[in-house]
Amino acid sequence: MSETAHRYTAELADQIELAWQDRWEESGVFNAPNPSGPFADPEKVASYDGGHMLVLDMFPYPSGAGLHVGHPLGYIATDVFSRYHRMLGKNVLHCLGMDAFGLPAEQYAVQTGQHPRVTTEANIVIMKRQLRRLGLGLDNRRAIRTMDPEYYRWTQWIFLKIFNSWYDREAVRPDGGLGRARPITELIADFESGARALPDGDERSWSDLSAVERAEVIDSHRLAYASEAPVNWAPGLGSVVANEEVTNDGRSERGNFPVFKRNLRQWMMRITDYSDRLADDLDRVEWPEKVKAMQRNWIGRSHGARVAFQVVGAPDGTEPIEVFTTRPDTLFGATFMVLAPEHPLVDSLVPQGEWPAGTNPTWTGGEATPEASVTAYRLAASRKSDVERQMEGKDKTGVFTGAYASNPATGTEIPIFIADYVLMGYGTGAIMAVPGQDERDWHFADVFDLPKIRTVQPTEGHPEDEAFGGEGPAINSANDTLDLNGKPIAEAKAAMIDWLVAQGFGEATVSYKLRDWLFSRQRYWGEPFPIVFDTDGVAHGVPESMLPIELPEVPDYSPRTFDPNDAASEPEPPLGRVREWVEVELDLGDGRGVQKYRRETNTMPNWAGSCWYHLRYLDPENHDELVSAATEEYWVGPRETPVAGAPAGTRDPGGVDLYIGGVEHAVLHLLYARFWQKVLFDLGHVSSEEPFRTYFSQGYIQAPAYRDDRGQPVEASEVEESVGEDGQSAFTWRGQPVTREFGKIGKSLKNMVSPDDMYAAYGADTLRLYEMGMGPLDQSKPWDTRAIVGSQRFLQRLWRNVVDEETGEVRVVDEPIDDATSRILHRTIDAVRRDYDELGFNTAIARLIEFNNALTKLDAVPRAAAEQIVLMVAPLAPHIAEELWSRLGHAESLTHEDFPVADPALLVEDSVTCVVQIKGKVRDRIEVPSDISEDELREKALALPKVVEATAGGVRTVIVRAPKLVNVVPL
RNA sequence: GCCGGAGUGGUGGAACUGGUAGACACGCGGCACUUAGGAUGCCGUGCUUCGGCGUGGGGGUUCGAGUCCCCCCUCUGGCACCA
Repeated sequence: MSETAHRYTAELADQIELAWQDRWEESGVFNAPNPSGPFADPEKVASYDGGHMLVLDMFPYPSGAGLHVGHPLGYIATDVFSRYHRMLGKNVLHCLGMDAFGLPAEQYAVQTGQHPRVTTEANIVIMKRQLRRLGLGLDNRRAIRTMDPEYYRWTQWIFLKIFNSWYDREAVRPDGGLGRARPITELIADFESGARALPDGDERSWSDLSAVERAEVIDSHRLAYASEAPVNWAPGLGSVVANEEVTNDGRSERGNFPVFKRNLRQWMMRITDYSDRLADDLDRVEWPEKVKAMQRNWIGRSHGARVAFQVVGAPDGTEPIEVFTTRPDTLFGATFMVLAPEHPLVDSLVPQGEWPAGTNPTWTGGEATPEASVTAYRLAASRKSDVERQMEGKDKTGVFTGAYASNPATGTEIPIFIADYVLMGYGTGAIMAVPGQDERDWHFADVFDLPKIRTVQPTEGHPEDEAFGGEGPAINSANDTLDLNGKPIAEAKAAMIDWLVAQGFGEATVSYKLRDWLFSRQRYWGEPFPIVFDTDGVAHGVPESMLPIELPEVPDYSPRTFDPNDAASEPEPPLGRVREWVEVELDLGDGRGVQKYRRETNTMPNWAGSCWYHLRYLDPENHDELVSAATEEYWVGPRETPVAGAPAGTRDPGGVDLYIGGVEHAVLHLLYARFWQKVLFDLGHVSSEEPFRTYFSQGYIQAPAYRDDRGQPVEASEVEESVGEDGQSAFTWRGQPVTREFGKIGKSLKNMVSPDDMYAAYGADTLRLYEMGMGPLDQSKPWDTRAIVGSQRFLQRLWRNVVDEETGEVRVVDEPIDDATSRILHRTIDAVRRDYDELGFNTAIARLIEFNNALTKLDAVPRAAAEQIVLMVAPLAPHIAEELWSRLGHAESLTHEDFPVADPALLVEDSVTCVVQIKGKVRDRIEVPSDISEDELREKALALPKVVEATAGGVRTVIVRAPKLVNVVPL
């Protein structure tokens, strides 16, 4: 240590890093100016010749456990990218807020009585320290927190906008498409003027309706509405949750409690009105295909037809049974129908009295009459939870209703069943069953001995006893007025739909899996709804002037929770206990004067705050608007050119230029945020149609975890590794052998690795470099603490190339860069730029190491070379780069220095190594001038002794790819 | 079951439109400097019976395949009775 007092050690890194972090903070060098408003600096904005860029991360929830080394991965990546683009002359905005509402703080509050705000603020302090130590170049003036009233005031404001609007399917959008949100006042005006008729053929005029009746009509159009509907109720959690938050084994994502379908009055968001736009606009953004696919899948748009089936023997005017099918071409093969047990038409279908003559005994469920059978089946089905339904797998159950319908294509009478494999929530809740082409229907037909008619010719070798879902010509599909036989599926579908329309039996239609978004939660720690109910139970939005509706203090933070399996329990939100807050007298400014109201006691889900935070970052000090129009348009307005890979003719939707976060939010946050953005766009509050024009999902860092012989995780930091005689690693914990696996970092696997430890042992720059060097950003990869030293060694060599370790003096020389080094330098610049552009940080680091190693081999490093590598390293390891830059004699931070530019003339080599292959195998190499002609190269290659030897019998062909390759093929 | 993604040295990973497989790093081995080194520097490191063989396995296209096509295996993500 004594002889190398100025070595780049962890201690020195610590000093340098803390010093530069202070300097950055004091100078506000990462503060990005706005064109107008509170952070306005129009001159500075105009001074950026490279334009502007908004780079964001999915913001963190401040957990009590602090960060682990997996968390910063995305933040480092966005920081490197941002710093690089600042050096390209752009006004880069990179900032990070806190997703401060959430369940953990509330659960802690329930246990300890400590206010969630206190817990959350304490956690934020810890997290901010850890993040600051990482050296992120953030605009800290914009570090918004969702729990602050000044923030959630605008969350509530957006809710009011959504509540006060409706989706007009006929309205024309600026892009010419149909359908957009409009203020609810315009709908009311239409009703008042009579321009719009009342629903359900009600012929009264608007003024004839009572206030409650009007509210009912209006509420049925609102984009946010309270309704009594089947929702996911988790008694153990004490709250309802959204469809997206239910795992596929029927449990709540939070807390893993059983979830039951219950009819409860809850707030919903009419996201289904946006199904098409949410699906279509995925083409306009640059996202991982995987995530787009997940969203498309979740929206679940399928094109098909509605077909009406008349019930046989029903009195005139009886409603037909409507089915949805994606395969109208198979209608000739529909041999029975199935309704969901809850289908509203079931009651009217079931005939009184005995089973029809000749009813197959297996269809009756063992009951004496259709009515008894249907009642019993429906009861059994209603008692089954989703989990139980799933456990039954594909075993088909059901009963005959006793009624028949007429197949419109064939006129055949087909039996109508109810069965729980048909879901009320999708399509029309009724299907035409086509066993020939549908596996599920085939199974059902097997169980109930129903006929099967193939209407598509199966491919050869297709098993006789299976449905055929593949492509083929139609068969058995003709009647007096329609002949589909021989047509391929697509053609047959179109022909059938035309026929159905002509005959009045049906029409083409589209069905979606997406359901409306359940938006209320029975929790304390969330945004209160800006909603009050009058004495008639009608919901009113409070005037904007009353915002924010602040979260009141409560004696008890917990919702009432129940036995997790008590499906019959009722939610009870904590806010309901604060009577003086709930019961208010207000003048809503609607002309009714002061009235008695009850406040909504549910709170908004955690997603609310994160649906729009990307907008608030832009203008966080604006107290008059969510974001000013000019500022919004400057940062996220549509760009001239669409994103890469967009279909021809696409208009850019605008949005965040780079958004990085975990793929676990693919159908939650990322879908909800898109929905809110589109509503705000429709209502004219933003110019961008998408929140995130480019989204990148980073992989996870997995850390080794160890289990003992009982399978219990043991503390990973206490495990010792030894290499056995067979060369394989063995692991022991307190003397006992344990097995290693790689998994998510956290408490449950006892494999926590804290960035604090890495700062102490190596410094932040080394940690940053290691995390960025591990591999492609989108891949998950294993953490290996002992490999970090490689990153440290690189920085030490870089340091040593500039600073004398013994004296601390700068040791670069003021001499020109020699030609060979210059060529390496420019090739490095070229490659590093390309890598940085594409988030290829791992390969950029490899190039920088190579160049640095080349400098190490020189007797002395020319100043210009040192400066160039320092600038190139700066985005990745900003502290050491700033320190070296300053020691090299620059007074200013390098934040806005120009990134090195490669000279194209220096990218081409004078001579290159040419590979000489014989029959495709490398046999020799020759140095040739890089501008060698094909003929000359061919001659040179053919003259080589090895080639002469191999071609003694003659030459068949010679492939020349000058200057790098010659392939000789002998006869 | 359906739809994606991925299989490259002991390890993490490189390889632009088909054209020198294994960049860079860890680990490992050797040497130097050292009282010592787990510091630093330098050298080596896919396997090999030294003919060759090598990018999960098998076939194909091509002068030439990690890269393109077909079949199969394994791992992994999402959806899951969605009509």
